[in-house]
Amino acid sequence: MPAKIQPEHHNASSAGTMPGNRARNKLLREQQLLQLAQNILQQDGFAGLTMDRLTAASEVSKGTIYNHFCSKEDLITALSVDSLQRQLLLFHQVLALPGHSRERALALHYAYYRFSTAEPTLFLCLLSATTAAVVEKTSATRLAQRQALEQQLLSCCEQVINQAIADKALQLQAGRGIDQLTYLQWALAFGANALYGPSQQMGFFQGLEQQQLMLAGINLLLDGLDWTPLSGQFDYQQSWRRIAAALPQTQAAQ
Amino acid sequence: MPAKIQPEHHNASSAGTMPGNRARNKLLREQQLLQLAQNILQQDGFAGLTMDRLTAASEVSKGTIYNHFCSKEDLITALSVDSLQRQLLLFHQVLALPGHSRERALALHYAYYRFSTAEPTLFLCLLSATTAAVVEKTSATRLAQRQALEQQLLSCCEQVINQAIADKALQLQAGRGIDQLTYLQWALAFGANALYGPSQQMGFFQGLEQQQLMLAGINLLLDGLDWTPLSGQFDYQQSWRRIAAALPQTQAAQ
DNA sequence: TGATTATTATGACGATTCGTCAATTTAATC
DNA sequence: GATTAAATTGACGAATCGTCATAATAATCA
Repeated sequence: MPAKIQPEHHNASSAGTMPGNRARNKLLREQQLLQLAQNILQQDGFAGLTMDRLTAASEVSKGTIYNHFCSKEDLITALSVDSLQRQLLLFHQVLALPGHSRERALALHYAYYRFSTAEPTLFLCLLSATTAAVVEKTSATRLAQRQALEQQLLSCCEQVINQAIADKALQLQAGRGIDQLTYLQWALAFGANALYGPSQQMGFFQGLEQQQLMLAGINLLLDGLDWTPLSGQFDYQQSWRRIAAALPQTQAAQ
Repeated sequence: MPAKIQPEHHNASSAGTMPGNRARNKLLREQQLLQLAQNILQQDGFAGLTMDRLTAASEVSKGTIYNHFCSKEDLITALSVDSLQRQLLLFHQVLALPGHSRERALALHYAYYRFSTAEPTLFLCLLSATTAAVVEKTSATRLAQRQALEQQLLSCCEQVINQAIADKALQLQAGRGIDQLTYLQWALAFGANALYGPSQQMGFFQGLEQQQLMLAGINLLLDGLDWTPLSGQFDYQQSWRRIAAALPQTQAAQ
């Protein structure tokens, strides 16, 4: 198959001298459409999300919707981009909190956890958006958007690790890079959230109190890295609660 | 929605006194159909897997196929059951190898890793099969099959932990149960494999050598649990290689 | 302002795929 | 060999995706 390129559906940025009115409206409507799509998704799940249904819910026609999203998959990716933006916002919020480097790492874990539980639907969206079937039918610009956001999220993580090294709270062993540390932590966070989280994935771990467990896992990992202060010397439960309290509370995702 | 129950499509086990010929044939054909479905999946991805296509590839008609799988989603779940069986087989194989308890835990991690890389398509299947959209349209018997297999996999993990406790290689801290240890390890393994693994999920961690990294992560976690011998006192790279060599080699995924 | 051109919106339509079911073939039983 | 039970078939209806000729709207120019 000769890798059919998805049409671009000229977004705001392109043709230079638009009087600006059109472009603004277009962006606005795109936001509205995404919001409608999310409502449908939360109400009736993935199976319920239909282009015709979205058309009915909106005030425009199907053709117009296809002017914004070149396929249903492109819409999914657009939702995932939206999710990543929220996630990044959370990251920035918790990074603005005071605390030493390891507390900030913990804060990122908390933000990730918070997002996955507060917005289980969007978390699922992020997963599906990485599927080959979806990627293949997504426009190049949107894929680029997602990649850029992923990069920014990673930057947040690396920034914390760099701070830890600068503060001498953490020492990199030979052959172990910042990217590896990021990877391991991300894997643990992702796995823990995905396994427990939305739509009772992997139904077998249900009775456990996830927050305590995640904190324990993070502590094991970071203690293993000798990231000071170690969990024996510091009350990270307290930190966790403080971070939780500092974030604008959501209505406890069910 | 009043939770529509999926029809059962009387499998082998049901009505007692069948002359056995029919039932055997039915099971056989089911295996063949699953194999065909896997071929299609590996060749053309999820988008390519169509009931009509499967019909064409097989030598029976669509109606007959729907006699085996009450929906496309039921087929997906059937594939995931198949995957879990293979995974369980791998677990049993590595558990038959010699070694102390921590090496056996490592062996399970290796088996999981091996499966996810050798059969990326099936690994994906396992993921999608946990999706609400799929579960809702899957027959009850097949769901039960999957649950039973999951339970068996968990048993393997718990068995290793129990052995470790019996051998005094590991001591459970207060308030930390075997299920929690299993959960943490599973989360790390799942996350690491899903992030890196099939269909370049989460494309941002590409350049790393996954095996070294996984081993490092596992060691951090198990060292944190004080599971002896600690990674400083034992060459787990050696163990990893030995386990890898002991498994019947697959033709390096892709 | 009125005429011309470029852009955007519309929804009927073709194509694809899922799942069903009345009719038929095949196997089991008497 | 006749009768009954079970399994198979493939044409069909329904749902959904994505397209495109036509219509409406906005921008530009005389």
